[in-house]
Amino acid sequence: MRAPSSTITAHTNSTYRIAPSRIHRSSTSLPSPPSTKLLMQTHATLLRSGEIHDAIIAGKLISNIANSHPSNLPYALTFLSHPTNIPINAFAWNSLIRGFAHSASPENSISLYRRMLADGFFPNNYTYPFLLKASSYLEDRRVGLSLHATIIRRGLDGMDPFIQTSLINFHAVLVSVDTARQLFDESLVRDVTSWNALIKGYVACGQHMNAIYMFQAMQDCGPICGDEITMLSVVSACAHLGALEMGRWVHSYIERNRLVLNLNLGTALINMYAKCGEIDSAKSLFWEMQEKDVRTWSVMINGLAIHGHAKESLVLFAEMQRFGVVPDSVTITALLIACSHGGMVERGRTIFSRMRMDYGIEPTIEHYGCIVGLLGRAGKLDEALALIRRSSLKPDIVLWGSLLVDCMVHKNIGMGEIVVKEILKLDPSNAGAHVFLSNMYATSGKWDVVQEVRNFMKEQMIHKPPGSSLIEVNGVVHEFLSGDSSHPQFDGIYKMLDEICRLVSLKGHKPLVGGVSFDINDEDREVCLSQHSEKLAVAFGLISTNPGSVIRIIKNLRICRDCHAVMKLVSEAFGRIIIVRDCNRFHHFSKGSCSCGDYW
DNA sequence: GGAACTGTAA
Repeated sequence: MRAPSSTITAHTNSTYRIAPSRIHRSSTSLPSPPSTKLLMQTHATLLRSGEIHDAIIAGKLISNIANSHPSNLPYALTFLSHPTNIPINAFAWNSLIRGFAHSASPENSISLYRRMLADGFFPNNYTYPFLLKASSYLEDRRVGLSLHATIIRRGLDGMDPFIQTSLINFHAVLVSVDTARQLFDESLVRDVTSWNALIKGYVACGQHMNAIYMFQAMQDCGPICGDEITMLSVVSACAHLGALEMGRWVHSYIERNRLVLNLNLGTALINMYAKCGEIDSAKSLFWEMQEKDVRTWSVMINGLAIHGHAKESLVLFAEMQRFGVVPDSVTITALLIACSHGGMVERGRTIFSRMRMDYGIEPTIEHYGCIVGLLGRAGKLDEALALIRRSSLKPDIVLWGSLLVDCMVHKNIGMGEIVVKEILKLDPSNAGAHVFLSNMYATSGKWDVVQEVRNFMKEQMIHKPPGSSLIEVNGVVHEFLSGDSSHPQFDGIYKMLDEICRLVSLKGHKPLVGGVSFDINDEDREVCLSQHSEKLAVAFGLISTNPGSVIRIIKNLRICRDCHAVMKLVSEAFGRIIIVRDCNRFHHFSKGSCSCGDYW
């Protein structure tokens, strides 16, 4: 079990409420950047008046052009080779570097920096944040590391909060979040942006719990208060963790601190509610939002999809188009997920085959992942394999892995072997491929081959990542691993687990041991099965929450057949709604049945 | 003149 040593108490008594008066209406009231035409007119006027030869005036013009829109960058660059000797100062160089740092070709910022040095200009404390920003988008982290070395050599590290935050961000993105943390700890000045850079860094590398801890530490340190950008990261962390109580608390924090529920934050909150199983809260917030962009719609369409509301998801997509919002690649992914979980094979096929024609969106590996999942789940394995073979994209491990799971579910050993070979070509020590190989042989009773695979894995030290389930009780997130006995309430949990086994067996449940291969006899295999992480989590939920309350579990893998059957029976026997989010979708168990209709 | 900014396959 991993639980916060100290936790943010979720204010479970505060009701979930939206304050419409504080919902951000629109960004149209913001002044729009000067148009290209206007910039050109100003340029012409300054040329005529001769004021263009004033370095400060020229610098302002270059800055306005370079930062108006990325498409104006070539125009801004013409000033560097202008025949009329327009003076260029450090401010103008910085503006150009800044413009490219936020463009699709950030490497140009670095070229400009080199040119700036060659022309005898010294970068100042404004230059480095832009350069570090550009470096964080490059593949080669040596560029940013070399800049960091220059910053140290010039004695600028730890002196300027902007440089420090940029360094934290660069390290979090391209080096490691640990070095980012070190830089943060060493900073003499911390402001909300440096906290934000670090919190975002933890979210970006998947250390969501650490992101929450940092947010908590930020409050403990005072007097700095989180702003809208802090909340984006914190809400995103809650969504990943499935930490609903924490997410609700954060929502109320946003309201208490009168933060603006703007487009981005609203979208993040909708996503959080959907990913935490509260699809109705997600829906109400979605319709409350005055301004919605393609992300807001996609988040909602995806939310409905993972809850198995396929038809509603497609209806919302139609609605989105009526509102004139143009779908993007992620929207199409969400639609395919909806079809996949709703078993709408034909509709999914059509969307996939027409996406280029209908929406001008080129299929990516993610779309292939969805369609292979859709076909595989429906047992159309040959079609899925043919599709992968026909694709011009190079299939990755995720794509093959998805097909492999379906080969196992549909007991297609022949194709499973083909797929395993493909996976092992990409990653010879892939744990999943070895485990599935072993499982496939176990299913067909080839125990000598099972032993061979097992020995090989032992020799090569190949371990399958353990199943993990998270459950949040009173604002504390508890993690259970398969066969875990480290929880302080171990005794109570295992007593409850025995009780569950007794009750489900009275209902006629027979353990579905097909997915367990590493244990020789059936009894051991049943024990292994009975200690799957989601069963430990549900047992803990039953003993630590009020009778009748909803139990929410987040599982890192796909829920197994046996756990699925047991959850249905537990929901009936204990009169509980159990909501399990596995790595694919939500399962709402109630009164002995599941919202997925046993199709997942 | 500057740093931090939400959603996708398994």
